[in-house]
Amino acid sequence: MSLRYALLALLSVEPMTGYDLYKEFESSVGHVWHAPDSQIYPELRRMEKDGLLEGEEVAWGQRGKKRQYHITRAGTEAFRDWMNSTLEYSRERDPAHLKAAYLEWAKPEAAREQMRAHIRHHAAQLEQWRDKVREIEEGTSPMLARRLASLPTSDREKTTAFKKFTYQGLISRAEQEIAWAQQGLALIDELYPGG
Amino acid sequence: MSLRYALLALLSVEPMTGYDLYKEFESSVGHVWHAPDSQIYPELRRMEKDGLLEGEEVAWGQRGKKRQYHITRAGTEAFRDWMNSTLEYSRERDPAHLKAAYLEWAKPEAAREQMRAHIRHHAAQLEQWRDKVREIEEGTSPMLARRLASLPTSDREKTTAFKKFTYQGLISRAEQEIAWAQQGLALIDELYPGG
DNA sequence: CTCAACTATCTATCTCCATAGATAGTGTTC
DNA sequence: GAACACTATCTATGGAGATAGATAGTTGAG
Repeated sequence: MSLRYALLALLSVEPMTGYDLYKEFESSVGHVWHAPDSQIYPELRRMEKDGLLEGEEVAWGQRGKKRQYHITRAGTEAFRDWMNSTLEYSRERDPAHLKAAYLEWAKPEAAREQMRAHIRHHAAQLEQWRDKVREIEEGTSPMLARRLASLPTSDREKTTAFKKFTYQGLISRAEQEIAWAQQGLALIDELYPGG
Repeated sequence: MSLRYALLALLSVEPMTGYDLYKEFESSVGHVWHAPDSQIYPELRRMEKDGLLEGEEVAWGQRGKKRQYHITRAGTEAFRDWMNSTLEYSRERDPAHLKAAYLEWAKPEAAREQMRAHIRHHAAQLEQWRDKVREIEEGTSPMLARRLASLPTSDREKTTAFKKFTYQGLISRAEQEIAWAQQGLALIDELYPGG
């Protein structure tokens, strides 16, 4: 159900087409939330049916057209309600740690490769998030600039502060995961002294 | 697909019924992997069909019976193959951080409550994982004891070391999440001085 | 002009998972 | 011996998400 709110969050800044939203999920926002277009388009139609959005045909070139959605008052309310409700935390399902718990089954080199993959994955995320923080600090994010422009001055501080806070949390998490996997590599070396 | 390997991991220690496995997922193992019984029973049947397990009717009381599964050679191989392959990391989907990024939409008290819920959730996990580490150190986990008993002495060190390593990673993560949410609470206080 | 890359949207299928509820036997307790 | 909690297994339904592929128009590069 969070996809719906991720979409509302983006549409609260400005009207967008399904493709615009898909692009956002592929790039910047995609590092907090991801969705394929095949999930986005039907969800937008459902949201329109539910009165959260309104779609409008827009000309695109000579013969082309696209459907641009803007958030309705009901959509804004639904998003605000979601923001004011407390999130349910769901059960754990963590393949990386599941595997780590049984690493004695793997060949040492496979175990090391698993740890390196963990590091690579989180290092890539880390880089993305550090970029995001830099963008926020330097004001070079067009999306954030547009959002800020639509807000009264008094609210801009909060908006940037919460964004920075979010990405800093993700940075800490990535750093922690990398440190853990590095300990893993050290442990493997220790347990398999021969190689 | 990880459910299958979580089941193989447990069944590599000793034969179990679907209900035994369900109980494991509800308690200890459930903090790394969770699955409802309605997912476990069909998966066990599929695994038997695929030759990874063999099921056997076992008497239970006078008229009752249950189906106990034991892992086959092919099942052991499949698990070992999985352990020797490198995990694919899937895209992010993180409702807590999605919400955090838009916390300016929430009332201050709702924002605080969200952070407190985050702390509660991870504090509960933290406690579980600290218990697990304690169990490993003191050798009071029956499941681990049985696993160790089935292993040559030379392998026991690795098994306990990787388990401890796994849980310590989860502990660090939980601590990090709690620290982050506490920073969130401080930030909210700072941004909303009135209360 | 043409080709490739991109924009734009849609459908189909499959797995995974959550939720709910049905059924039936066991073991303990009052 | 009735009630209750627990063991044991199963089915149904629906949402979420991954993957793949179809269709069609646009734009820019060579």
